[in-house]
Amino acid sequence: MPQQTFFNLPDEKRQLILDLAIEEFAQHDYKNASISNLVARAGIAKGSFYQYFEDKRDLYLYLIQIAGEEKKRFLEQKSPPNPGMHLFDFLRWAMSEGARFEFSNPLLAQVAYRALFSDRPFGNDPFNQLQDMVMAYYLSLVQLGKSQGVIEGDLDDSLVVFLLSTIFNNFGKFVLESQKIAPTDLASGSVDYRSVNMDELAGQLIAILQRGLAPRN
Amino acid sequence: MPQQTFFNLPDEKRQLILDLAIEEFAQHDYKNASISNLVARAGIAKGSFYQYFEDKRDLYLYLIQIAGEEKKRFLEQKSPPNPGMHLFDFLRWAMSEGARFEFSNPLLAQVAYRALFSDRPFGNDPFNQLQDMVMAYYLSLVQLGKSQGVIEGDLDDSLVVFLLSTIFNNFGKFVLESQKIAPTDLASGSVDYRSVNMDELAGQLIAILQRGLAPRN
DNA sequence: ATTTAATATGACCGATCAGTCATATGACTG
DNA sequence: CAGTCATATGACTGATCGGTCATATTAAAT
Repeated sequence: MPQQTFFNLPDEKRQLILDLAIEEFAQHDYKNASISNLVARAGIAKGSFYQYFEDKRDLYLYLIQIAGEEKKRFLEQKSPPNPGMHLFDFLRWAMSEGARFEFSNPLLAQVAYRALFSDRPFGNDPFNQLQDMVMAYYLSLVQLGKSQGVIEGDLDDSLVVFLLSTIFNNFGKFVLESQKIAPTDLASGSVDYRSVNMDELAGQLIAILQRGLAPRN
Repeated sequence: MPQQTFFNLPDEKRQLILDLAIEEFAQHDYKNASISNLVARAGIAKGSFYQYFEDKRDLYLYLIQIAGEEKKRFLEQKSPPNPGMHLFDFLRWAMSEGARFEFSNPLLAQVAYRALFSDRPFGNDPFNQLQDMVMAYYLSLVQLGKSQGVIEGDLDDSLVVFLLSTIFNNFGKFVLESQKIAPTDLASGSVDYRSVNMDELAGQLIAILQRGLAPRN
C-alpha cells in the first residue's frame, strides 16, 4: 500500500500519477514497466516516487487492487443478477457487463488481464491463490448448471470450467479488437464498428454454449 | 538467419545452444530473455554468440522458424486428415494432435505461444501478418462448416472464429495443467505423453462445440 | 615452417534499470 | 523571527543488459 504521503497529494497530481502508472503497466509487463519513465512523464523526481511507494511492487499491487475495486464497483452499479436466475441468464449478464467494463476502463482492464493470465512477477503464491478461487467459482457455476439440469452431467467438470473461463477471459478482448479492425473479415471488407453490439455477440455466444452444454436426450 | 559459422559448429554444441536458447525464450518474454545468461549457461563467450547470430532478434526469429517447422513436421508425420472430412472430425484431429505436439515439445511450443499470443517485441508488422493468415484459415473453416450445413448460418463469422481459435489456442495448456504436469517435468522426458488420453477430452470439447454450433431447427 | 583464414574470447561500452540519500524547499508553529 | 517537520529533489550506486572489438587461438593451406 502507498504511504500516507501519497494520499496527502492534491487529487489532481495523485490521479495523474495513477493514470500514467496504469498506462505504463498496461503497455509493459511488470519487469519492463519503467519507474524512470513514469516519473519522467509525471514530472516528479525519482525520490518523490519512493516517498509515495515503498517500491515498484507496492505500486503494482496497488494498481491490481484498484482494478478489482473498480470492477466490483462497476458491476454493482449495474442491476445485479437475481440469485435464483437461470445459469445461462447469469452468464449472459456477466459476459456483457464484463466486456462493458473493459470498454470503459481498457487500460486498467489490461493491467488486470496481464496480472491474471500472463505476467507472474512474484513466485506463484499470491496470484495463484486468487486464480484458484476464480476457478473454484467457475466450478460452482458448472455444478449449479448440472443441478439445474441445463448442463449435461456426464461432462468433465474441469473441461467445462476450462471452456467457460477461457471464453469469458477473452471475450472482452475479442469485442475490443473487432471494433478497431475486423482481421478475420477479409472477404466482405470492413465492418462498421458502431454497429457492433456486444449484447448481441454475448447472446450468440451464450446460446452456443447453452446448446453445446445442454443434456443429451 | 544465423551465420554460416553457426552451422559449421559440431552438432552437439549447436544443439546445446539451441536447446538453452529455447529454454530461455520459453521462460522469459523477448525483452527479458537474456543473451548474457544464455552464453554463460552454454559455456561460450559473448563474442562467439555474436559470430553465430547477428543479434538477439536473429536468434529469436530463428527459434520461431524452428517451431513452425517442427510443428509442421509433427503434424505431417501423423496420418493427415482427409480433405473431404467432415469439419468437426477434422477439428477433433487438429485439437488432439495440436495438444500432443505441445506435450512432445513443451518449451518450443511455449516460445511459439508467446510469439503468437502475448509477446510482440517488434512493431506489429511481421507477426500480425501471420496472425491474420491464421485467422483467415479459421474463417475458411467456419465458412466450410456453414456450407456443409454443420454450423448455423446466422452466427457471426468472427464470433465463431473467436470461439474456435481461443479454445484451440489454449486447449494444450489446459490438458497440461489438468494432468498437473509441470513443463519442466515434460522437458526432462520423465513423462510419457503418449499415455495421457487427450482424445477423450478433445472429443468431449468438440462434441460441445458441434452441438452448440449446429443449425437450429 | 610459414602464411592465411576462420573462429574464439572476454574486457569493455553506453544505456537503462530500481532504489538510495544528503540536501533543499516550503509550510506551519511558537 | 527561529524551529520543526513533512515533502521534494536529482545525482548517485550497483546491477544487468545488448552489442563491439582488438586480440588470441586454432586449423588449413602452401
